[in-house]
Order: sequence, then C-alpha cells, then structure tokens
Amino acid sequence: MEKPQLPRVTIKDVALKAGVSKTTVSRYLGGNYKEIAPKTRKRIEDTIASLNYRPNIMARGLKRNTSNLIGMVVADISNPYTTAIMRGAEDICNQNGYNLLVCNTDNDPEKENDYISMLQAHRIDGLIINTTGRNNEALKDLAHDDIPVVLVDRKVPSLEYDTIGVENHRAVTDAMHHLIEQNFDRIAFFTEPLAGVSTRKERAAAFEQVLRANGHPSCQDIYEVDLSSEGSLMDKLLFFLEESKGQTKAIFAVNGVVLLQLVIALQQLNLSIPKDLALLGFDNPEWALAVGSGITTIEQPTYEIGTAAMESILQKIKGNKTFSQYTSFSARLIIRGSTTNN
Amino acid sequence: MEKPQLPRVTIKDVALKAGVSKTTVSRYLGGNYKEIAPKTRKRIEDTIASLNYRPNIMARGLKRNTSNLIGMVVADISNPYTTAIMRGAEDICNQNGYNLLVCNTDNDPEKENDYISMLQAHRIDGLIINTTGRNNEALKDLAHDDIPVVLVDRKVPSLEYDTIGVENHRAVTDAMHHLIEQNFDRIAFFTEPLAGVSTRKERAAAFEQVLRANGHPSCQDIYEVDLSSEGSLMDKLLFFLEESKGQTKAIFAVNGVVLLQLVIALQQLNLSIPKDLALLGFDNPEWALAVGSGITTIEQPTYEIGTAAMESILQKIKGNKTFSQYTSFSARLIIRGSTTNN
DNA sequence: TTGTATGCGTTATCAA
DNA sequence: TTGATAACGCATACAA
Repeated sequence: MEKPQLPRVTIKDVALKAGVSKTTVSRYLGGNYKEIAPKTRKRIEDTIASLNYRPNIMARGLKRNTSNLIGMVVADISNPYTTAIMRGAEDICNQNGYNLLVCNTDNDPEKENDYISMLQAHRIDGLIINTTGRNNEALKDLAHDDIPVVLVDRKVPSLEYDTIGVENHRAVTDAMHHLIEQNFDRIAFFTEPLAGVSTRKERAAAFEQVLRANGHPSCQDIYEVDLSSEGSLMDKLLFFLEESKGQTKAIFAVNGVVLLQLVIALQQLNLSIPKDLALLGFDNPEWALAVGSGITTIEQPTYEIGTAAMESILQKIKGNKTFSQYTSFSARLIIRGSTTNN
Repeated sequence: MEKPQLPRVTIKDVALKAGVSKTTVSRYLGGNYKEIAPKTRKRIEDTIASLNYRPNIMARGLKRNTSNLIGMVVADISNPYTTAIMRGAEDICNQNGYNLLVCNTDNDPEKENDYISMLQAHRIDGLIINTTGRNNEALKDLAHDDIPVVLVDRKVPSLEYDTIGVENHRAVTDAMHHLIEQNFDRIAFFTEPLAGVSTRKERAAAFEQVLRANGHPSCQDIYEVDLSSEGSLMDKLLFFLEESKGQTKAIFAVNGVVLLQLVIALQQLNLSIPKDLALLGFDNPEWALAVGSGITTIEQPTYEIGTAAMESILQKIKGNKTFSQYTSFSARLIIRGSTTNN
C-alpha cells in the first residue's frame, strides 16, 4: 500500500557512466559548451541519451531559486474566453521553458486565496490571474515577495499590478451606437453581479453613458442576474419584457456566458431574434455564428491577451521594469443578424 | 536587468524565531503533533503565522521524491469537453493537495512528446492524458519510470495504461436507433480523421454496424474532414447533399466540434434543421440548446470522467493496484428538435 | 578543460 | 519531547 518510487537516474549516474565529474555534466546541462572539450561533450551527450536522463527541475530550482512554473488562476475554466487566454499564455510558456499551473476558483474568493497560497508554496516564477476581485489578501502578499503578477481582464483598484484587457468603454460605445442607429425604444443591459468585477462595471457605465448622451428614453434597464441561481435570469428577462410591452427593444449582454443564457431563455419563450428582441453581446463565442442568422458580438483578441500577459511576466522575470499599468487591446464589433433587418 | 529574487522565509527562520530546531518545525509541518509539546506547538504555529511562512514544496519534493504535481496533457484545450474534464480533475487535485500542470498539444504528437518530457523533468506524481494517439514514445517511457498514467477518452492499444471514457458503442447504437426510427433515406457520419483516435473509430464502427444490421440503404456515408483545412468540411457536406438529392437525410457528428462546424455550414447554405437535414452529435455543448429548436446530442458525464481519472491516479499513487483496464461511463441521448418533427 | 566542496530548504535517522 | 546531522539532485565558487 506504499508508493514504491524507484530511484530515478540523476546527474551522478550520468557523471559516473561518462567518467567525468558532476560539475562537468552540469556544465553541459547549462549549455556552457566552451568550457568542455568536444570529446567530453560528445561522451556526456551519448550517456544522457542512453540513460534517458532528465535533469530534476525541482533540484535545479532549489539551487537557482526558480521553479519554471507559472501560476494561472482563473475564475471560470469553462468559459471559452478563459481557455482562449490560457491557450495564448501556454504557448509563450512553452516557448520559454515554463509550465502553467492552472487553478480554477469558480469565482470564489476563498478558493482564490487558498490557491495563491499553494502556488506560493510551489515557488511559482509568475502569476497570471483573472481575479474574483474580492478579498484579495493573498494577492497582496505576492507583491511583498515581489513575484511578477499580471491581472487579466479584471482590474483591482487597490493593487498596483499590471493589467491586460480590452478597451471596454470604447467597445461598448461603438456597439451602442450601432444599436441606437436602429432606433430601439428600449435597450437593456444584462450582466452578472457588478460587485468587484471591474470589467462589468466599465461596460455598464459605458452603456449608461451612451444612452444619456443620446437622450435615450431608457436608462434604467440594467439587470444584474445570478447565473448560479435557477430562474434568476428568466425572471429579470420576463420583467423587462413586461416593462417594454409593445416597444421595440434590444438587450446588451455583458459577456458570452450571459449571452448564451439569454439566447436559451428567448428560445424557451419562443421569441424570435431579432424580430421580437434584438441581441448583442460581449465576447465572440464560436456558436454566435450558428444561432439564427448570427448574433452580433464584440470580439476580443483573447489569444493575444494571453500571450501579452505571459510576455509581460517574462519581462518582469528578466528584471525589466514594465511601465504600462493598464494595457488595453481594442475589441471589434461584428454585426450579424441578431441586430439587423428587424 | 537581473532577477533580484529576494530570499524567502525558510524553515530555519521559523525555527530561529520560535526558539526550536528545524526538526521540530518539520514535525509540526508534517502534522506529527503527538511528538510535540502543546506549548511548543502553539509557539511554532504563531511564528509561522507571523512570518507568513510557506514550506517550499520543491525542497520537500527533492527529499521525499514527490512533486505534488499532476500533469494534464490535452489535445485541444479549446474544446468544452476538455475543460469539463479539467474541471473535474482539478477539483480532486485540490482536495488532495495536488496541482495540475496543464499542457495543450493541439493534436500534435511531437508537442505531446516534448511536453511529456518536460513533465518528467518536473517529476510529476501522475499524468492524465488525452493523447493524440500517434507516436507515443514518451508515453511509453513513463511506464518504465512507473509513474501513474491514466488515459482519458482515447485508448492506445499498444499501451497498458488504464483508460477512462464512455460506452461509445452503446451510445452510438442508441442514437442510431433513434435516427432509424425516423426512416431517413440517408444517414451520414461526419468525423475528424480516424487515424490513431480510438474514440472516433469506435463511433464510426458502431455507426456502420447499426446501419448494416438494419439493412439500411446507406452505409458508405462516412466522411472524414480536416477542420484545420478551410473548406474541407463544406466540400464533403456539399458532396453528401448532392449524392442524397431528393432524399430525406440526417448527419451524425462525431463530436461537439464537428457538430458546431456543421451547424455553421448548414446556416451558410441556408438549410433548415431538421426540415432539410436532421442533425445529431456526440458531446452536449451548452449551445446545443440554443440552436434552432435544439440539437439532439449524446451527453457524456465529462466532469465525472475528470474526477474518476484523478481518483484513479490517487489510488495508484497510494500503491493500490487498479484492475480495471477500461472504465466506461454511460452516455445519455438527449432528443431535441434537430431530429424530430420534420 | 576539469574537479572538489558547499549549499539551496526540507525530511529522516539517530541519539539524547 | 527535542535536536544534531545527513541526504535529496543540482549549480556554483574556487582550485587545479
């Protein structure tokens, strides 16, 4: 019932078999070839291959005070937005000899804190985090240990970490202008809870601002829904539909997750898009192309956000100061059938 | 331009401040409280809290020959099927003090081999892998080092690793019976390349077998499409439509990815589901509910597959022999509008 | 060009 | 109940 753990081949075995000292092998591993005689080098090379030796990264890390591990803490691993970013970050990691330690917090601040502690114990060389935005004690600690941190998507005002995201204000403004051109009587904004999540707040603020600036009749139609609670979205949706009876209307979804739930709810109500209700949402999930005559979306360069985050970490690891406090990519409005020819 | 790396607090610091030896602190860390005087224990506890000390997992791992790291190699991190499994595996990891090292191979055997080598260097305590199925040299090596491996979804005949997946044959058979009841003139099977991927082969085989068993006129309509090549799917689709002109027809999609591409293609062709063509697919992506009157799908217990995989790893780590060579969960046919009332 | 000795932070063995 | 010491696998300062 015990784990037997057979002894793995070590640098010592290689040294022994190659007839050199551990130091020389270590030099080879470090790529300091100028300090090694060509024949010795060849001998070590062959020995390593024949023994199938792999240097122990933990031992190396203990000595060098690095782990070659990058922590990636995400709020929702099921969200395609998240995986797209992971994909980008992972590619850059791989190109630079790092590996991603992925943690899924389910938007739970407590889990987030626990995970960050675990990652610290692993002595991660950097952290990319899509934070819950609440209760960021552990996150603050990282600054004290000066391990490189990059926030993705969501900012935390009280923390001075670099953040990478999109131009939410501009993206929403563009999209809203598109909606306003169509002269809807009512435009609603459906979002997950705003508390703590900067992205949602920025989008909601831009939404409201555009409506006011255009003297639009509806301004109060911001609905916060709790997707973990069955029926919450449907209730708010029915409320809005009742409120706007007989009026032309559109809904702006704060992200791809809310967007999908809205589409499903509308389908259950047998409402047609865009005839009964126009629909537009942040993120550009693949299925947006497949629903009806397509859903109008705001596409973020998710992969690039992921690569940029990891590249920023690399810069910090190298000791280069990065000056940009907030890097925002521009998003792109993709107009499809869900907001046109109604 | 150098990484400054300030010294972290170590067990030595704790011992010093608490006025005990490293050994005693180590005992505390190991939870051997019976060997410690209550007052000493309290003192250590307080010291650790005040210093915010976190034991270095690398150092511990070097000594204990463990890393608390589980490798997770996936073929396509963008696939919701994959993330659902990761979610399950990650939950079990977290409950047991392990962390997931996630690697995305993009279905590239070479990347898979490289990643496995990296993971070996990290001395992972176990590996969960959704393999490309080809060129599994590195995978074979792991057996030699006897690190626990569990294959997910795809089997590899030449390897003796435990595998966890679904009852593909039965699931396809059930679904096919549902289609056959509707008396379609033609039923086609759209899949990504079969080579090396056991799951696809099993599903295609079951598809064919049911058709033959029922003396169904169409049997040769198995189309392998290459999703990375623009237009490949559309070409095959047009070919099938041409072949089956004037006949009633259905398409069986091998997985959620192909299913989505089919929906998009059909929408581009302005074909209506299920009037012009019925559609059914493996996996049950969330959007399946949102397209038309819903897409009929075969739902896999993905989360459970993930947890089962990780639990199997844990058993192996504990040294328990696991006897089941192949564990298959049952899938569930969810009938929706895409295959009914045409 | 190569080797010896030391230490990274932790656990384990042994002794007190 | 506690502590001194060695060892895990590797990299590095210093010698040769």
